[in-house]
Amino acid sequence: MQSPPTLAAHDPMLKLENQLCFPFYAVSRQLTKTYQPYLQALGLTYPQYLVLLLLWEHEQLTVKELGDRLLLDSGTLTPLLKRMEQRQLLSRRRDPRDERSVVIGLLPTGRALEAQARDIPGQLLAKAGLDLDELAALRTQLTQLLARLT
Amino acid sequence: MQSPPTLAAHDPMLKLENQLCFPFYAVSRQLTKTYQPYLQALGLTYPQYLVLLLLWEHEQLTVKELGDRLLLDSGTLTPLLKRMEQRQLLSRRRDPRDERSVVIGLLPTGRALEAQARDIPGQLLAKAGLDLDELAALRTQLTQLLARLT
DNA sequence: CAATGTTTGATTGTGCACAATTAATTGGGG
DNA sequence: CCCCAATTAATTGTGCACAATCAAACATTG
Repeated sequence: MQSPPTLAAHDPMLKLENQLCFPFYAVSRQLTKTYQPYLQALGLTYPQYLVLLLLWEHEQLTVKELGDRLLLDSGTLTPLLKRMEQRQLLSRRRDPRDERSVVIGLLPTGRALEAQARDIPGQLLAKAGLDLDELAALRTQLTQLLARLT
Repeated sequence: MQSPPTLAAHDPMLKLENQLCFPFYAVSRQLTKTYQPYLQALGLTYPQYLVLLLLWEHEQLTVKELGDRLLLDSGTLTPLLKRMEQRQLLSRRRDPRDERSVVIGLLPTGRALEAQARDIPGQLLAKAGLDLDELAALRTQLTQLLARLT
């Protein structure tokens, strides 16, 4: 009687609203858009911001280490890092002890963005309407799911 | 004493592991990779699969309606739909009653993929290690977050 | 009906994202 | 020492993703 307005029987598992992945896909893109105005003020894209988060903490990392932490491969990172190198945010050089590795180092211009980025996380949490407890709980679930998928 | 191996004081809010967005970003990409072998068997990408999910349910939708439901704009959808049109999965034509609108219609080739896709959601849930209750709870949280962001 | 503003897709340009391939380098094992 | 498998980036090609712009069609108002 109160069936949906479809003409034929339709497998409910194949409805968009019942998909597992779509909410993650949509939330991820919406979150990136939410970051965008803050990052645009720093001239950064979201993946570039992630690279800087790691460099602010570690100062030097190889392309491989960045890829392992961000789950991105060199086909994504190499051109992204070259663009950031052109802006003097970071340096790229071969490791003399292993010429296969490329070491990415934070430059002063990149370090200077750290201060300007300091209040971005807080503003994002406010926009998302999450308090720190909810955030921690959600992050735990997502991290567990991520571990099961990788 | 047990401080991390950083040289200077570092704002913990700017550590990657404490970010809100990164787990969503990473999980979303990992989920897409998890779908990939199943979708590759149908010759589909993940966004193309989402379009078909909607068309399997609704048969006909305008580009605008697809964009509203998937939160994608025409710059993403137009070339994607043209590729699917070339494969005879769907048709694209102007609405005679409003020539601004483009109506996307499911073609038999696209309908035929529905049967082949039927067990994808179940296999994905198994791989993610989620049961239906966990899934429903997670989806509720994500949908609420999405509503707050849009 | 004419002027005006709105809606809708398409186009353009930039930047990810990743599979597949290539190339250089390294570290062993014989 | 030399061959050989493994490691690491870079390259290439395809396909999203989105901002900005444009153009066509429609709706509304006077």
